[in-house]
Amino acid sequence: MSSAMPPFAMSSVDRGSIGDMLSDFFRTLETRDALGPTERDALVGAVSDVRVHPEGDTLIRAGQHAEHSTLLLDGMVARASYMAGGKRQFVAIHVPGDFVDLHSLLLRRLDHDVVALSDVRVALFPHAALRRISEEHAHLTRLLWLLTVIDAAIHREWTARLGHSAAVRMAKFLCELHARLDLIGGATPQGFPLPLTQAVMADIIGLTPVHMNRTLRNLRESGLAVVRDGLASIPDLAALRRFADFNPAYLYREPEPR
Amino acid sequence: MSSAMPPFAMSSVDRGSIGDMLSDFFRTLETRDALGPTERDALVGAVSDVRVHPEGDTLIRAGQHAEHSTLLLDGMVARASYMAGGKRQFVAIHVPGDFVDLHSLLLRRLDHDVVALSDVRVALFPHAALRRISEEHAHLTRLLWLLTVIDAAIHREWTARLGHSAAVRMAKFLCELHARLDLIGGATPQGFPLPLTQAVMADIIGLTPVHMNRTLRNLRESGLAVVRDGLASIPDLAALRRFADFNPAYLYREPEPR
DNA sequence: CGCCTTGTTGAAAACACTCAACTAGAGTGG
DNA sequence: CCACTCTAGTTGAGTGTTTTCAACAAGGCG
Repeated sequence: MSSAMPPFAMSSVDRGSIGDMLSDFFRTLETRDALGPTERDALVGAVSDVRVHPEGDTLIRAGQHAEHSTLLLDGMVARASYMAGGKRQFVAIHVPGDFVDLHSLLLRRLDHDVVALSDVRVALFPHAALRRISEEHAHLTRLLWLLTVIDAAIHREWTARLGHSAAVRMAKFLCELHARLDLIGGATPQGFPLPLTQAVMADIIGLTPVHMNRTLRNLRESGLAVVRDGLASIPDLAALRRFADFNPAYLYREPEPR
Repeated sequence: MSSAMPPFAMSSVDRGSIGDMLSDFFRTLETRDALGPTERDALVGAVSDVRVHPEGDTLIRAGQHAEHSTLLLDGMVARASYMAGGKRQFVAIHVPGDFVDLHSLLLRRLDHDVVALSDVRVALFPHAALRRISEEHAHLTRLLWLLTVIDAAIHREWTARLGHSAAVRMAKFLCELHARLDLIGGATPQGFPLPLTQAVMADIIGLTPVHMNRTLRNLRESGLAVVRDGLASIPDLAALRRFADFNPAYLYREPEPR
């Protein structure tokens, strides 16, 4: 998984195991609505490639014409917007089971980069295959559409975070990531892995690295959360959520007919 | 259009004029892809009601079960998120031709309020009718899907705005609104109507009203924009865009096959 | 070992917020 | 007609948060 290693294309013998690889994705979908076996097969059949990328790789560049959408299987990726002056702001962060750029099916070119925050493994869905799904599977299409509008709901929450202090913003982020990881079994009530540098977290929250450091100390000293050594420890989740005024409703984690 | 007047339900004789009322909406769609006559008819046929609301009305409340989606015909509405302490943050603002809550078709209940920033007229699309479109018109469904992902792209831009000074944030907002109004013929290179109080603009940008006032004075004195009496005057649009580092690519205003 | 990245802390400056006061105009009722 | 009230906008002064600039410690890795 070194930086020099080229993206690895799936061999045909792996086809049978794609369903396993998509388990987090299926869980993400079924959290929102039931998935039929035909729909499951259609999704498995739409995967063209599985690839790995090392931490730091830019998987997709803003403005590039997109021919496929990317599902995250393992690791973390972020979507990055670069401003005049080279400053970077992350506009989204993704965990396994998330479609990173399903919206590129409609947009054709993205308004942001996609970068690997850790070593990652992704599955590629060619737009031709997704368009076929949109022609033949109306309900599944609505489920995919749903994923993009939940993505937008998370964007809204990030926008609304703007009005709060650094500590509350960071607490909100920890609560959100905890809830999203919990959905795929990646968190316990006591915490979750968070293999990000303070500089990266600063670009997520919209702070300078220096102030992110002070904010983390602040959270640590108030006993709300300890972020250290690639781990977020949460002594009292309810207390953290109270402090962050966190309401997970915007993640739409309940099944409804769509 | 008084506050006491109940929402006005369309009489059947108005049916023929719905196509006219949707002209801004059709323009919004056709900016992104060609629309067939069958698709146009399907959209016209999906409208159940036309209603008016006075300024200040809350059209939709967060958490309410939604039975229809709302298209803005005239006026301006915003989507509002309320925080602990009663502080309000707008997470989106809409101009005629925008679907305000197309995403409620998938989400079923919204994570934000929708409030009228002026007297408004809206068209209602029952979810049953939209779901029928999603079963029978795959291409039109992708166009509607596209509208929601452009909405998300605007959310991302608002999130990325976070890292800038108050003056740049406001300048970015003015550039965006200018570009969006221009699409439906609602702006000239010299400016556009902006019937919002400074308090409302403060809730959009994420500032206190006092600081919004100073920021507007700042923009005025640097000759970049004069916001006054419900009007945004822009002496030199290119200069404002340079100052704001504004790139309208995220609005996806070019037609592409979808 | 030297070099790089990451994390940490201090001090000063910049930015935005709060509190407070005051103006101007629209609308109301005596 | 005028006083009253309300909202919107404006300005000043003081406070608090976040940034900037700078320096340094700890650890990984060539």
